[in-house]
Amino acid sequence: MAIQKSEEKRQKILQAAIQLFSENGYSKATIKDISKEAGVSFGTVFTYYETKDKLFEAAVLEPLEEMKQVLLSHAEDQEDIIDQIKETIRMHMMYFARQATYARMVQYVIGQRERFPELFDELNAFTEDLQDSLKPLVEKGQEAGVLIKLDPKNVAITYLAYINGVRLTTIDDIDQVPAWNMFVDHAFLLFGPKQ
Amino acid sequence: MAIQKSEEKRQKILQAAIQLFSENGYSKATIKDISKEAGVSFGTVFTYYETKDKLFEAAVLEPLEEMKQVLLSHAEDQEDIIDQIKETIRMHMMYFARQATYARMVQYVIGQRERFPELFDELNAFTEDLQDSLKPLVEKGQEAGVLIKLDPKNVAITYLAYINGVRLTTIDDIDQVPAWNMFVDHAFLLFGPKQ
Amino acid sequence: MAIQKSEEKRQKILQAAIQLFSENGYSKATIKDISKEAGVSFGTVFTYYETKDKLFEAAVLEPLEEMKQVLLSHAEDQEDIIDQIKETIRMHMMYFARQATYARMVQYVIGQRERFPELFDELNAFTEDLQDSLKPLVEKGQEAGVLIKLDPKNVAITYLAYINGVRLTTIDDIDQVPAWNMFVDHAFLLFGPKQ
Amino acid sequence: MAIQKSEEKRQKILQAAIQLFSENGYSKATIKDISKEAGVSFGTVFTYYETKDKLFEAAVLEPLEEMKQVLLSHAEDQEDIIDQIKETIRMHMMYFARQATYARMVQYVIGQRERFPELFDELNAFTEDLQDSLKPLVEKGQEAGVLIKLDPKNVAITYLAYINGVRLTTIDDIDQVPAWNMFVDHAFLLFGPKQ
DNA sequence: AATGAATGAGGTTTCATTCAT
DNA sequence: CATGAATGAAACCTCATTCAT
Repeated sequence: MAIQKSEEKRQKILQAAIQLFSENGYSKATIKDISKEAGVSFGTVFTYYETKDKLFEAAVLEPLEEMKQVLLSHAEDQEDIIDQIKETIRMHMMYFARQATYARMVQYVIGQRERFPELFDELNAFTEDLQDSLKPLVEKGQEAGVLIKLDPKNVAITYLAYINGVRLTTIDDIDQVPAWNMFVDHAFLLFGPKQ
Repeated sequence: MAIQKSEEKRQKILQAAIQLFSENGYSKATIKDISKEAGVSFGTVFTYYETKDKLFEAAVLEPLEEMKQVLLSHAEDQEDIIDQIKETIRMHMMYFARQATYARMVQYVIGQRERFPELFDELNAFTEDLQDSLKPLVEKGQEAGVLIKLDPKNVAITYLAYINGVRLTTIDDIDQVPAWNMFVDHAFLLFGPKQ
Repeated sequence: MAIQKSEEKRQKILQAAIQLFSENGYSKATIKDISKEAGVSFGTVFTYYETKDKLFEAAVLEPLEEMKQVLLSHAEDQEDIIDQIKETIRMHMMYFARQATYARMVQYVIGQRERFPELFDELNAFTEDLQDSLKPLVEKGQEAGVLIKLDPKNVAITYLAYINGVRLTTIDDIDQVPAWNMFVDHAFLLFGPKQ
Repeated sequence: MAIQKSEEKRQKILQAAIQLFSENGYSKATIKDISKEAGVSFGTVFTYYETKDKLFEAAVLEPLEEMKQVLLSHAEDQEDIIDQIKETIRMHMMYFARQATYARMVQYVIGQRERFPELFDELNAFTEDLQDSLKPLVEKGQEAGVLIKLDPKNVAITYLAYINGVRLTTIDDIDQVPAWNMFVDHAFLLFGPKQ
């Protein structure tokens, strides 16, 4: 089983790493545990990732691209701006529900910004992109008169905080759709709907 | 006097522990670092806390009492229910701003619930108390006709998630009062004010 | 057995290190072996020497001072210059015989100069001092007409090479005095005695 | 043809091994480094040498045959015994200058005789052959009355030590012929020329 | 024959804990 | 009480060796 590093094996290791890093933190998650979880031998981890540090970095940054694609896009096929915002929120929420483990990794890094400054900066840069991407939605809603006047930037900031808080405080259960619906509805309040 | 002196030293160690545990996590924060930060010798830490585990536990649980007192109380001297809710939010926010370091400890434990199950349970029990404590405020507002009808439990849950999210995603700067005001105003949206 | 690092223990570790480094080389000599040889626990080695590198450095440099004192001094209480040179050679030889183990460390470093450049430079600087220290002896002998005319620097260089070669190629046996006498007599030939 | 090709590759690996073993010692010289230096792949080294041990052994023993041929022969075409001895010394010296890297391997093994006992014995046996081969030259010189009376065995021993010492302490520069001439002239002193 | 991915033994180093002073 | 030297378990990482391709 030589000749060529397998992308499949690399992925298994990465997923095991995300799992254990997010559950136990950087130090408690040992390479040995990760290798066992990934179903490979101890040394094989080092065939794919030079050091534990590099593996952690990859566990934070590699899934970030997909996260960006999901979170920076908004629902387009809605006529009503309110529906569009709600649908966008729903997409975000669903991503967090499905990628619960990765979301915890992100929060772990955000929570220890002094320890992982480069990674934190990378994640932080993304939150600013996210704020920018939400701004036009908010403005459109305000222009349409269905949202009260609030600074769009502040709406974005608090909405983002809310999503993170939900992820942090909620016990994972992707199948509890009603709960997710509730979180979507309440998130919408942060956009300042007139009622 | 001897006891007084000792209690002072115990507090220094505890504060240093909270500081370093929250910045670096459990494993990266070494007893040696904590002792240095506390200005005591290495062995002295063990005079006050039997093991590292016990010290961590203390760092999580000892400040919890004060947190409970602040967060479970609501402003009483307001006639208007809206003012009362807003003032309560403000009190919560201020506590989080001032006890930023401890708040991060709490989030660290919540983020790694598999690793610290007993501590997590303790913190989680508190969140349910908090939900219960908020409920009457929400109901009062809804009865007064100034809040739209929402399940008071859900309001509490999402409000709590919001507070945690703010704490997690916001760079510490206790003196930036305007920012805190903004967070208070937006938090109020989650209560469903009619507008 | 705390309170204060013991100089005695430090010496035991250092001697064990010199022993094993010189017999097995840097990599094969493990800290575990060294600690066993020194009669201390594994971790104790690190109480006295931060890293294996530092221990190796100490094993090379700490005994160097004594070596300098012996090798840079020459016999003073001889009237005859020939006797003085011979006595000096004898002193050198005896030092090498007694400090056989350390001498092998020195040769190990000299033999791997690319690997230990700083240590090599330190040792090399010493050989130049040694050349300088021998020069007056040679000149005195030549002026007295008992030595043939040779460049004193070359005499020193070749003499030093000879001593190292003897150390390298000879099986240790400090008690075989006759052998050492022979090596002294032949070393004297390198000074170019008239006969 | 296939065999020819293979032998060439085998030689490249062996030369790379001698180079790296002599610069870095056994443990620090990794198979990977050697393979890179030899311009072959990692696994190919094992095609030609079963284990690292065997490769090291080969690096010590294979060039020994050539060394024997050069060092055990003496210049024959000289009428004068003094010229014959000097020419022999010169031949030895030139071999050491040219095969500097291999000479360091030999010294590495000699310096760690406890670690490589079989190899050491092999090299040591050779030094005894060398002593035997020098004996008649010395005797001839003594009989001719141009060398003082010294035990020929001791002359051989010290001469050999000298050569090794020169090799050990001298920075390589094969082109500095004057230096080599100097070393040859001084080596001759060890044979006890009358002057 | 040549390659390099897979493996795990063994190395250095860190660090919580013990305990003599 | 306070201290820090002593200890060894357990972490990360390297690297010789095996073997499928």
